[in-house]
Amino acid sequence: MKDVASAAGVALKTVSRVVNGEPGVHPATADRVRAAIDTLGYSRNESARVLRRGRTATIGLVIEDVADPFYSSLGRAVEDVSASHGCLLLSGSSSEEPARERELVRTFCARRVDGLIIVPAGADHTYLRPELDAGTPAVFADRPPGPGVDADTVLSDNSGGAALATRHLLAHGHTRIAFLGDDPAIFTANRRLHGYRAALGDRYDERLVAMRAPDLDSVRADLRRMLALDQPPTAVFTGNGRLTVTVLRALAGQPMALVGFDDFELADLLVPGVTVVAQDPAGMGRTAADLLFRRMAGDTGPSEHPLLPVRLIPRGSGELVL
Amino acid sequence: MKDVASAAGVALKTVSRVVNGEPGVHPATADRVRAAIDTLGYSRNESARVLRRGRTATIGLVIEDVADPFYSSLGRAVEDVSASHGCLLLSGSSSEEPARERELVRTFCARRVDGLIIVPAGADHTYLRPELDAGTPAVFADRPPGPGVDADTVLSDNSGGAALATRHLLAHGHTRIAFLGDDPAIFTANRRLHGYRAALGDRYDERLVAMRAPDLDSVRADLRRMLALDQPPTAVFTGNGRLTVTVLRALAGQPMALVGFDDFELADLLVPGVTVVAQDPAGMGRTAADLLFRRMAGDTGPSEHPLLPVRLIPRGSGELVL
DNA sequence: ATATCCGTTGACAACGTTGTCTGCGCCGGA
DNA sequence: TCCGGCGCAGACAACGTTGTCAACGGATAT
Repeated sequence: MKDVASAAGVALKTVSRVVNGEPGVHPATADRVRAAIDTLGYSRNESARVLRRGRTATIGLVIEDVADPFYSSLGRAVEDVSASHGCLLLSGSSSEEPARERELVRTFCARRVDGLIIVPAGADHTYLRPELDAGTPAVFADRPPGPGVDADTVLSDNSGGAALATRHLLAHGHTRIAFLGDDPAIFTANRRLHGYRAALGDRYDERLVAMRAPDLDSVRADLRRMLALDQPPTAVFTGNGRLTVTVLRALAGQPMALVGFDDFELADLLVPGVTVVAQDPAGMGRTAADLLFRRMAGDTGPSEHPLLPVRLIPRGSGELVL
Repeated sequence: MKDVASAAGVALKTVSRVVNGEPGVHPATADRVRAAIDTLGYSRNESARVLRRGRTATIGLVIEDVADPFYSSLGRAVEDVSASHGCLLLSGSSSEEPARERELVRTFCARRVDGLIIVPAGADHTYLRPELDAGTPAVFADRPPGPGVDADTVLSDNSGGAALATRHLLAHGHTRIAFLGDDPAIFTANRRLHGYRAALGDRYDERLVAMRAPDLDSVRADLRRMLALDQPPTAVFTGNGRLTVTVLRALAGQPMALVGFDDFELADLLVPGVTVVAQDPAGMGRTAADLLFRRMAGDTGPSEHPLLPVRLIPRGSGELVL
């Protein structure tokens, strides 16, 4: 910038004015400055600008895995909203590890992001208190923050969706409906179990429930165990997209009524098509980002907790009667 | 930091030393400083640090779409390598628009990223020249930079993979093999066409080739047109994962030998399983990131152009004989 | 006793911007 | 003529760090 200024024969401040499109610069002078900028290949040093102005025009996104289709759709929506506000996105994968989540958030905060969108892996977010108090807004998505932290939270209707799936299977004559969910420590897995259980009422049988991280071998073992019961399940409800796919592999073509939580690419091309309860990951990302930018613009109203609807997409697998 | 210093009764520099774990501070003093840091909730301002030191510990990643499975796997691999070097990742989607790609790169450079990994959308990268000259290393992935720019480039063996797929179909008795590829302006689409054509030799028939952005209606129309020929195709080779899925939908169960470029989730669960030429997106991301970090560490050797192997995964659809 | 060295600490400038304030020349109105 | 105002431009400080260099007291060597 100093070089540009001396090349154009003006003061630093004038270059700054031109670069920022501020008024009060004679057009001829501005042209001279722009010419100097072009020849020198100058580009503003954003770090210095941030230091001086205090805003980074960057938001931080912590998700479970940027390569997971659900979270990457969410991330893309956040990116689009962010771009429309002229902000960049720092993103990181927590890999479902609380320590990594915390580390990412800490790093983002040290870089003074203007806001955070977090899909929490851990259950304790009191470490965020200083940042929140310092005025960095945070929005939680997919899962709520741990106790003691009051922040905007965007959730899907997990419990309602699970009940919907379960009732769908009940309506097709199934009464022995297994539930294969993720680790119950995960909020969404827990809520979905809750919805499943509520829909089943006294038909609930804990022997038909298995909750653990999706893993082909253990899912296979769980299914085998359930199928060996006196009254084996005739239908399965899977608690997330990864589990749905794992169960499909474990079944290896063996016919079984199935409804999965989460839609996935190609669910319609399988035979039979896989009936799912679809969330809207892009909608979740958009909602969270819109909320965050409202907060960043100064909205200090009470924290909001929108609940996103889910919808059942019947494709055949849930309508099987065996 | 000033507050911490006065709270601990030391000078700024001493706080800095403690924060950075520099030697030459009396343990007792360090403890006093750390106590002050805790009570005040101080965290280092990374922008100021960057300004002073000149390194941001951030790399920029420009891909086509963070929500695309291929690119998000690549992104995840880049993130992992990056994290192991203590770097954060700024990422953005170009949406296949050269202007957006350029805008993202420009913004990343203004923020003084330490390095760039780019999946180019445009064909002209001379705009990068100033940054490259200024010492910001860039690695291109999946597609090479435009002419006049010499940079490290990590590519898959597109041509070889396409030939592999085509020969696989030839080996199963097909001679009328259609190719549905993406817009020929895209490097990979072009190379794959090249491999297909080379493998076919004089059996090449341009009426069996259609290259355009994947879109269900136009793919359907292309297929219909080809199937109406005197000698219709008995097999299809699709030029990327998106096209494979689109063709599967367009075929709507109609039997057709098929090999697709790019592996995809559930390819093995479809009936018949979809034979593919698989790239290794994570390997591509890792390779590109490793190369970038070597450059960032000062390696100034001639630019490298590793070619990643692809492999054919037979699953049934390519072995159909009709 | 003097010189030297080491461990510890601090003063200061610099990184590249931008906000504030001041200065200059010119015009129009009193 | 004088003054206020306006359009344009520049000087300067500040943002929060870190690298450089100097200073201090005490111990050791000469």
